Amino acid sequence: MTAYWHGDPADVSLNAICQMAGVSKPSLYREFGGEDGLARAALDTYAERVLSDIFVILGAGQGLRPTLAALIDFAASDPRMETGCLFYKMRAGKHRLGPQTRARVEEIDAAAQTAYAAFLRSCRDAGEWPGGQSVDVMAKYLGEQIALAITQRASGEDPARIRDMLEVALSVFATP
Amino acid sequence: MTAYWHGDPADVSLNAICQMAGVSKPSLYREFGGEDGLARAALDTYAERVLSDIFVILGAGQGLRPTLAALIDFAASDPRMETGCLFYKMRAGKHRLGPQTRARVEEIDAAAQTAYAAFLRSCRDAGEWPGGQSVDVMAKYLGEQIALAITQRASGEDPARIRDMLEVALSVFATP
DNA sequence: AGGATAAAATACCGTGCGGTATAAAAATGA
DNA sequence: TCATTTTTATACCGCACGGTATTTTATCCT
Repeated sequence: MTAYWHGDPADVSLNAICQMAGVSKPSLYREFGGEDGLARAALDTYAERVLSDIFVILGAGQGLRPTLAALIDFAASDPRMETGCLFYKMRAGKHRLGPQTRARVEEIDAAAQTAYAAFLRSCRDAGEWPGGQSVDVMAKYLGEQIALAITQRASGEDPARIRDMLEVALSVFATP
Repeated sequence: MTAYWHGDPADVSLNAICQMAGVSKPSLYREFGGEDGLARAALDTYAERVLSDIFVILGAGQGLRPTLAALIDFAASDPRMETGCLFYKMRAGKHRLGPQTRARVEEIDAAAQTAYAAFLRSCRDAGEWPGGQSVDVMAKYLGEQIALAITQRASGEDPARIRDMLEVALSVFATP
């Protein structure tokens, strides 16, 4: 998971992974069934250990401003996002993934979209957000802005600048 | 250029290009010197034929709203962007490029940043935009939103939805 | 202790890559 | 017209990949 996460999933070979992990290739093969199974397992672990934080933030019911602030903190300042997000990296190169991993990516993507939409819907119902655009469009917008910020961190952009841009992007949710 | 543009530059082999172009590999090699030279030449041609449109839009001096509208049209509706943008695709996989191509990507990136900043500066000086954030941050923000929209088109997203999101993103420039 | 068994490491296979040497074909000059 | 030169096409090289067969090592169980 760390190898795929820290580097580019498409550029990390099974040979390299075996060497890093101190494991023989047949062992890896019997455990995961091949590259697709390994990538899928890595993504599963990543979703459980890292992505869950985002779902927790969205579902905490803390209201619009604090939730957005927490999302901005996570994307722009969490040290774990210094090298980007494994999920977004895999999603960006979806066509290179095996069937299991691709299916999992799409599953997570749909779940994230649902969570963002549920969060926005609850804010609109609480009167914290006027909802100029449709909830679905704004949910996708919000998710893509987070993805953009984290992807920029992987490319070594200045975190302060990333935070500035993300705050601009999410200022459209501010109720004057 | 079309092969790199339509597909993923990292997934198009020289063999495939030779077959598509009806050209032998040694001929391609004597003409371009190798994969790096070919990619660089493709990017040069792309910049001249396609990216120039963006610089024209930015430099036309049409004012804030019409220029943003033209950028939105280009990113969300221009049929040439249906399969994404070769420049953004190369930039996303910069670490896989050869030295010449990578240098050209960085050169174009810097030029684009400069053009966006000059455009915003002229709008601020004309009083069309209050300029809450620094021009440099907003120039990068603007460029990344365009990049995001075009990248989403390459992944088959609904163009109408992309336009909606891009309009939301650029609404931060609107003067009430 | 020692033979059956399970696990691990090594060596290997086919494939496609970027890149090049060699052979065939076409163009040139007198 | 025919030898020389230049261009084109074919065949090939080394390499690294994902994946597997074979051999070596370690673990049981009595």
